[in-house]
Amino acid sequence: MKNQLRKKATIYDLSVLSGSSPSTVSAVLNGTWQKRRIKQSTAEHIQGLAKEHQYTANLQARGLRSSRSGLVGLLLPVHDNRYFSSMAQTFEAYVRSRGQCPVVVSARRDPEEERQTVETLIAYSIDELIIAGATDPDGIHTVCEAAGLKHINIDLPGSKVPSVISDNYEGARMLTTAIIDRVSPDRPLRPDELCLFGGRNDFASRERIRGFRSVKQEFMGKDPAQCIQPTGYSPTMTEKAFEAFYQREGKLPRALFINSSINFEGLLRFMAKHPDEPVSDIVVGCYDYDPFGSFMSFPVFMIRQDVESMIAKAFSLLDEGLHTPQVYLVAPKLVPPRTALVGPLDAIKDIE
Amino acid sequence: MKNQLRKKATIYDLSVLSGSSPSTVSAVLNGTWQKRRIKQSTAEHIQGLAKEHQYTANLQARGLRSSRSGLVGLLLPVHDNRYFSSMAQTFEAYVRSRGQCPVVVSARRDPEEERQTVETLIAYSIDELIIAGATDPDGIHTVCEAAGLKHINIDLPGSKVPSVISDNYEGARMLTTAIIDRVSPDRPLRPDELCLFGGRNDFASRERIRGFRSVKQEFMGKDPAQCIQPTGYSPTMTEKAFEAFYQREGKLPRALFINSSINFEGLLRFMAKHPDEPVSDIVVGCYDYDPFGSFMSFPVFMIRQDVESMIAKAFSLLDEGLHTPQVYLVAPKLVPPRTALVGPLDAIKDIE
DNA sequence: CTTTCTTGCACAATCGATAGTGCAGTGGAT
DNA sequence: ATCCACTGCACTATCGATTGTGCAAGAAAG
Repeated sequence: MKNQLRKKATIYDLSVLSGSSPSTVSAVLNGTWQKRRIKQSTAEHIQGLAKEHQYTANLQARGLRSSRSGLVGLLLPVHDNRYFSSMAQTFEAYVRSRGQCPVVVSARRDPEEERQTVETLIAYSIDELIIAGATDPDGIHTVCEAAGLKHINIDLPGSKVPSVISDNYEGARMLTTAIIDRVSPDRPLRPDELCLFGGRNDFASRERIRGFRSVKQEFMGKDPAQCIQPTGYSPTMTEKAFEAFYQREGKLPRALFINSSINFEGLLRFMAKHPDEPVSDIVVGCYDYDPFGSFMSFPVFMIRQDVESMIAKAFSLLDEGLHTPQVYLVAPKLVPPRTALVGPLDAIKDIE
Repeated sequence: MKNQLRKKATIYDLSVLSGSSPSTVSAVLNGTWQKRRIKQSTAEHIQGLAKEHQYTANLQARGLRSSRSGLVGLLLPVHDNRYFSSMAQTFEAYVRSRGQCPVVVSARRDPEEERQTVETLIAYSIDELIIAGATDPDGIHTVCEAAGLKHINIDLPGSKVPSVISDNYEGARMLTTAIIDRVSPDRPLRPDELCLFGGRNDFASRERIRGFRSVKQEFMGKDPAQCIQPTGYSPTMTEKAFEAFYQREGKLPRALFINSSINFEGLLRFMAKHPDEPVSDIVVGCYDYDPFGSFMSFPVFMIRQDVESMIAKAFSLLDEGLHTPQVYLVAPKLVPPRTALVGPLDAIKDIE
């Protein structure tokens, strides 16, 4: 219990205490001592002192010298959504298991904010970056490349580096099929009674819309364009779209394909504003899985994207150092109504 | 378009280009140039060069020298939960607005992981730390204090530094009252029909249980101890508790106080395993708000903790530099069933 | 025409690590 | 006895910033 308070011990402190040079102390404490032919007894002595004085390396100094920080970044659109928060959770576990430090930040789908955020991360010399659901992946790429930062896209593809995304087309087909299957028994669904809400002009939305339309075409032979209502990824915009539809048609569509759980919140807002409007007979399919969303009073099919596989694939591509802008598809899973999946949340320690 | 690729420009590069010394360049670019009496024209010249060469400071170097990093940490139990993810979102916005960089990490309620995580953050010289929902706030305090790191507790109090928490007692009273009010109209609720599930022996749980019991006592005159089922914060444990209750009693309680939305997921799992078990007549109150959780097929009252105020208060306490371990209560709000609140999610940019 | 400020900047030390290089000492081979 | 290889470590430059201090030139004061 010497200098317990205030200042942290440095290799120079330990150098004085041990009678060795700072470089020896450094080598011992960062594991390169065998390569530097330090005697084992010297190493053990220094390690003992380090423990005693609670030495921990100053990672900024190390990072400055080695121009690597041990930080790995994940850029998200938002935290506050189960899809992205489960991604953060999975990412974090993965990065920690590699002995690095995860940094998760959100940039709210604003291209300028995305770029600035990445510049900040670069200024901290992060080692790698996973770019999830970015509005402008290629703009970010430019910034990363200028700094020599390894990066990869996930969720939404870019055209400059590899991208790992879920198979939105097939996912949308599964989801649309499930919706139709669920509805038909009683009175058959008319094409105009199955509508898609949400999404915008990004790759994922386009693919989902394509899958949706292809299934509609196959099953119903018709696929009216006005059944597609892009609203962006905003609950408010989505609510407005539902409201507009409702004002126009006097009711909601019997069957809904909702482009993401964020858009689903728009439906919630609509329902809150129209508490007397019966919704028990509608069928919803929502891209993205949310455990509570799965237990609405009406049937909700959801698509659970395989976040674990996507993260794992992303890291393996980063490790391989591939630069060809290929797109890797990961199959998502259809989740039937009233399903509570286990997730990263279960990693929580709770013995009790 | 000179050295656009690879190496980033440093103050030394700009020093050569501008003909000024590195220290002058540094002063100009970090804003202290007026204090150092640099001529405005010199400053402008250097700023121009900086822009032209896309200079951004190496924040590790700055941090090393000034032993401050510009990083502010938030330690969470988990990301994948709307309460904590909304906290992350709010925190992030707050930190960014102060020109610092947010670092959000989770430690899964494991005291050892909490401590190690904080040590890592300290090794990066983070400037401040907000400790949310930690299992061992005082253990973390020890680590922080030894490093001279400013920190504060949120959500769960510690005994060494100030804590900002929601008023769990009053929140639980509101919630319990709302549950009872909602049920009574038809056939009155018996004391053993209102049970509390979830939580463990932490401050928040104890306060919530205290509030729950006090209202039960007031309204019903009785408050059997077996109506309290602590399960920890784990969906699986909570599911097991519901299962056990169900096996014992043949049904779920008519009215449920659920200690957190994480525990609520345990109820979902129970329901998924018992799809034929009618749940339409139960009434649930859940501490924590989740928009989808609010729209179940049965009425769900929720408590929305005022994350914005808590974060704001936490930062103001950090800024004041208070060290007295006082506890500050923030009033939460009761959210009636089928309510879709706007939240940090709405900060998302989406003009469309 | 000195002395004294003030202006405007340069110098150099420093933060805490990493890594290339060099050098003394030991032991074996010739 | 000489040469050489090998062991074990110390020296030193370096990463890119910040900051206390010093100093020359010009302005103002005497």
